Amino acid sequence: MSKRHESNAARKGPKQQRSKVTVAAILDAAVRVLEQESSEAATTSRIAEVAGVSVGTLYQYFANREAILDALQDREFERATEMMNRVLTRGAFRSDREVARAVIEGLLELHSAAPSLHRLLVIQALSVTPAERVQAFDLRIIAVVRSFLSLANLRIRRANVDAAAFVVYQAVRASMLACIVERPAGLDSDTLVDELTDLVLRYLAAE
Amino acid sequence: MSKRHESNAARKGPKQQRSKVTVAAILDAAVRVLEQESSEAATTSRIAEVAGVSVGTLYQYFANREAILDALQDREFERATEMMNRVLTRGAFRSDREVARAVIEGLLELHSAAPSLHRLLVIQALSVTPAERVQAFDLRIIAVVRSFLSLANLRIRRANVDAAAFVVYQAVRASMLACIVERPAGLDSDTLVDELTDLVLRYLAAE
Amino acid sequence: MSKRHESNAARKGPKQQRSKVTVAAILDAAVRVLEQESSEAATTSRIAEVAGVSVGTLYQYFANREAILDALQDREFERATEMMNRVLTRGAFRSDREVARAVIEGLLELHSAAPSLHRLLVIQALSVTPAERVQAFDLRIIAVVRSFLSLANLRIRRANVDAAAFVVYQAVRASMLACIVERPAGLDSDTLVDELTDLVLRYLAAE
Amino acid sequence: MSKRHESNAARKGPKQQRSKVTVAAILDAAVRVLEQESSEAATTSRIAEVAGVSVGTLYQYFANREAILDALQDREFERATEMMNRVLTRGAFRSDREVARAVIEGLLELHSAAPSLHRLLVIQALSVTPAERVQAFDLRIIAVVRSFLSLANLRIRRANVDAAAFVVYQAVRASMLACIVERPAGLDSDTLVDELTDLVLRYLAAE
DNA sequence: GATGAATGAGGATTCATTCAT
DNA sequence: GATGAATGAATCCTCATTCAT
Repeated sequence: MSKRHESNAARKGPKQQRSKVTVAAILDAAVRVLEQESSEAATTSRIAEVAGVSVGTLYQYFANREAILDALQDREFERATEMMNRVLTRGAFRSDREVARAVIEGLLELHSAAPSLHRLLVIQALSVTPAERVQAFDLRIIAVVRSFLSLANLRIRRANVDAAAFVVYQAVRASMLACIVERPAGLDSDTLVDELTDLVLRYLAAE
Repeated sequence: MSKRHESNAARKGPKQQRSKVTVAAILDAAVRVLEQESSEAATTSRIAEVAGVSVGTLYQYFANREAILDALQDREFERATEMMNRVLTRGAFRSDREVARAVIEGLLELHSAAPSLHRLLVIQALSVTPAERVQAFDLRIIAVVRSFLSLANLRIRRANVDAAAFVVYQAVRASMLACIVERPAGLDSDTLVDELTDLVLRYLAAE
Repeated sequence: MSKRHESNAARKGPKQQRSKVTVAAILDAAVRVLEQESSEAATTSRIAEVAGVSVGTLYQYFANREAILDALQDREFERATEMMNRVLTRGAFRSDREVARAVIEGLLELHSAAPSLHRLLVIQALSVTPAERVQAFDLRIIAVVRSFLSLANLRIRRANVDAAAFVVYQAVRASMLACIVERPAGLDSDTLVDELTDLVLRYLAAE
Repeated sequence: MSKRHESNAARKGPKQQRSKVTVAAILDAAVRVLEQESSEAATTSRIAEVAGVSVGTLYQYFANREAILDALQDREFERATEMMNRVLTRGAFRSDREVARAVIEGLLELHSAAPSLHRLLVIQALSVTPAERVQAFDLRIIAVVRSFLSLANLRIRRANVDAAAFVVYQAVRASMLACIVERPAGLDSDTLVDELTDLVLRYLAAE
């Protein structure tokens, strides 16, 4: 038992300032390795190396390899949330469709900026035994989608909003990732945004 | 993984009866290990053991570990296709909604029968560098969805049918898998089927 | 371990009061971790943490990890000596057997109070390349046993008292530790004390 | 769970003949490394190297590092038993003292032949959480000592033979090991044998 | 004197794949 | 065709120790 870490997010979290910088450096390094090298290259040693710290330091901030991915997931999640708030804030007088489109474009940008990372995050979520983290993540997702829906003033036609939020999230995420990773012929970014916008609106909104 | 040999599907064309039996035994063993033990337990040795053959024999029929997963993907694909044909055949006088629902129920059954397998297949698809196999797979998917759409006599309202087929496929697959694997509170199978049916019809069909 | 620095006991001669307090705090912390957590938990960091000081401070008082164990060995040794003196002081008119029994009971108590510590001390003694410390320790042991023997007024029947002292020490220590650690069926503390008392007297004393 | 091996003795134990040779080669290599290099040098890699096999092969025969030590413990145990039987067989008309002395000499030889090994075996026994293996080992020890006592025709004066056997075992083992490892001044092998013989006889036998 | 973040060598273990029998 | 023993590269993680602040 004492040998297996529980991957409960970050470790000790040394003092403060320095800490944040180092953590960010490690996370950035992880993304850089992932995107510029490969998924298999992303060993703890390589990440530490690219981050300019020793493995030991890496492990001072992250209980294990998985914890790094968890932190990245959180970070991406926050970025997505911020983006959505930004869009909604500026979206005062726009139509539902415009708002939805803007959000989907934002998400696609986030994914496009780090396709390998997002690919790995999906794999990670599928690999881990749920209940723990994944369930909590789902709840957060649903909360965000709900809040988006209400803020966006969309007249939802769904009875079970939670279920709808979950399905929409899965649908959008999977499509984007598959599109970016597989680059299927005839499905460029614009088309994808169009299709997803339409899918979301038709599925969620009362006409 | 990417360093290993190229995954050119199965090695030998199963010419004799024996071959087919062995190949099936290996595939079945893989699924059994996956579902009854775990993802990590599914080593080539363990699969061979459960299949009742030696590792050497396993490698006589599959170029590498990946090829086993590829074969399983194919098999599941065929099962899905058969299921759809079955549904369509019997669906002569039913409404669009009934047909769509039946297909989605069928897919959900296929997934539920082997959740870990399907989880792994998704991971596998995401792990492999595309172009190779995945692209081809996408084309097949699109072809099937197209044929389904036409056979089902759905009045498609989509301009870009290929794009729509791709998106629908991703949406349905991801939602199902996430639902089965994560079992999010308040999203039972029935609800999922309802939601997905609605999503598919609203997205694809002219009203 | 043998690559690290030489274990020249404590680094600084505790000149001030503060020093002694800190040293004691560290030693106590080490024992507490050992007994309440585990042998593997007894890292320098953890010991410092439990002692309420930083690792750096710990290394101000102990040249290295080993030095902590050495100090603990010394402390236990002194406690044993004190105990023996106490027993002998009060033992004026008692029989050889009563005195021997009292000493053995005392030793067993010392061991029972911190089994994991004593276990580790034995391991430590076996791990270290002798000559250094162990030899000196043996001499002290022999001296103590000799002084005990003479003070106890036991009529020794041994020609080679040093050899006998050494053997008796090893025999008693090993039996106690094994008994406490392994708790072999049918060997409770009382039985052990009986047996060891008998062993010591029969081996050492003229009848 | 599936990641931590249970160290239940050896692993699969491939076929037969070859297997035994390889296992022996590994055990011999372990002893050689231990005696000619050092305790820390005895890594699984180094042992495999010296044995002339790959680490992988080593792990095909031993579940983990500990299992190698367990096997060595067993082997030494058997050697000791064989030695005792040999002595007893030839000891028909000799006195108790002669028989006891011969056994102790035999044990000392066994220890002297591989001091570092025996040192490590003691450490190992102390490091492992008992109950499991150690307890079983104790029972075997007691059984052997008992059988020795009865075969040797010693007139035991002990009431609790099991306790006595345990204590004698610990006393002899510890003294020998300490003597060999620490080489305390004035305690050569002959003296040790004399002392231990006397200790055993006086403690165990009626006069 | 105290602090504690950083270091990094080092070890156990796994598992896809091969090839001699 | 089948077998399965052998291979060994590769990865995660620990922890005693240092030294700049």
